Amino acid sequence: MADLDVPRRRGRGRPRDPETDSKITRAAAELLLLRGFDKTTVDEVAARAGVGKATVYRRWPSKEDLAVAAMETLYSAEFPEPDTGTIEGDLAANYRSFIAFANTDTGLAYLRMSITESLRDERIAALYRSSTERRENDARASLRRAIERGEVRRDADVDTAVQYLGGIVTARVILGRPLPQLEDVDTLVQFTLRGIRR
Amino acid sequence: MADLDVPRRRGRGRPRDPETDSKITRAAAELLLLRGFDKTTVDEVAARAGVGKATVYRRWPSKEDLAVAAMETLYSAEFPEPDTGTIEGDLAANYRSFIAFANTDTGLAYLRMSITESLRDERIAALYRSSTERRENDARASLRRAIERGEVRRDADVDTAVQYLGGIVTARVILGRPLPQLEDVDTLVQFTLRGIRR
DNA sequence: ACACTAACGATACTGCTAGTTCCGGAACCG
DNA sequence: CGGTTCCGGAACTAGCAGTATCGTTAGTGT
Repeated sequence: MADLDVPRRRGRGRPRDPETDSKITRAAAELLLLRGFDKTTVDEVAARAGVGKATVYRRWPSKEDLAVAAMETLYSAEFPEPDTGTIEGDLAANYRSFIAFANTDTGLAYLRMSITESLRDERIAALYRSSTERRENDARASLRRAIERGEVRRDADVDTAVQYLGGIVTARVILGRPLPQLEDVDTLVQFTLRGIRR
Repeated sequence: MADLDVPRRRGRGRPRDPETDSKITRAAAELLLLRGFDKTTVDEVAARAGVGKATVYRRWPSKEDLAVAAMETLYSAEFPEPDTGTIEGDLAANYRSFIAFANTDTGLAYLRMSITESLRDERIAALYRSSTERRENDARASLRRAIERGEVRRDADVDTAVQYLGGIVTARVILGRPLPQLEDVDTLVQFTLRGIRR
């Protein structure tokens, strides 16, 4: 989203410091996760990044564009697609990486921030949706493989099963309840599977 | 929360218009549900209520106090505690009234607003928590009766079962996905029960 | 070398939004 | 009536997004 206005004639004048972009997005992300969009000011972001405000606005046309760019850098957390051979193993591996993420300071702040701002800004909502869908797609793929193997009933509602596991985390983040821990993963997965096993 | 500063000597001076309080909280609630806290201005609330801004601030010391008072008036939605004799019946009745609520314009807006602002304001979080807990307590009571009757395993994780059903709605509100409908209730309840039946 | 150009940090400035307070007048009590 | 509180509208104010300017700096191209 940055560099929309690439200069016509490259190579003339002082080049942009290649590290400045990431210094700014990192500072923005930290403040956004800490305080949310409305309570984060561009002045603060610039100060924390150690740059002038003009340097920020040379890269992104508005605070909102900056916020989206900053969230994009966080959003890239990778979840491996597991294929352990059993549906318990796959689902547990998938869920375990999510639970581990949600139990870090950054992960929890990311979820809180995304949930709050999703209802305010459509682009942030799209980012959150797509990070959620990526994770869910892996789980769905595992479930479909399990159906082929005969572990899971053919008429199982795959979408619902997947959303159960994610929904419980979402709901607890909002309510400020303690999140599921790694040692709870197997129990929750078993619980969910019981509904759709053959 | 209003009238913290009740005048020492009542009956002196011009009395407050008894309808003004509710006119203001109603206007505030409408705008809060429509736009959320940050995008709602006290000017708008006063204009919509047909009063001056000073009249608002005579009653609540800050915009945040007003918002809490406005949410309190909405929070009183009642859900009947069902006791149909079977666990399917109880859970379905409980969930059905929640799904019906979530599928109204006001209900959906209430959930969206509560979810967003819960992470911003602890008092609104407390309101949302207590409306959620009231509903969950009913479901938990049903499940405990079912355990006594022998319909449900004694070691069933009652809390988790209850949170599954609520969590799926929460997650879908945030992601902007279509909510479960009344005709989906039985399926979802059956799905959940399969995990904990004897 | 040297002129040219764009980026840089700092700072001041502008325009606007929105929370909060002030004011002159009106309503009500005793 | 006199004192008190309420009322709506207007004024005040702080904060902040976004822009402009300045002296400086790090490159490019000849």
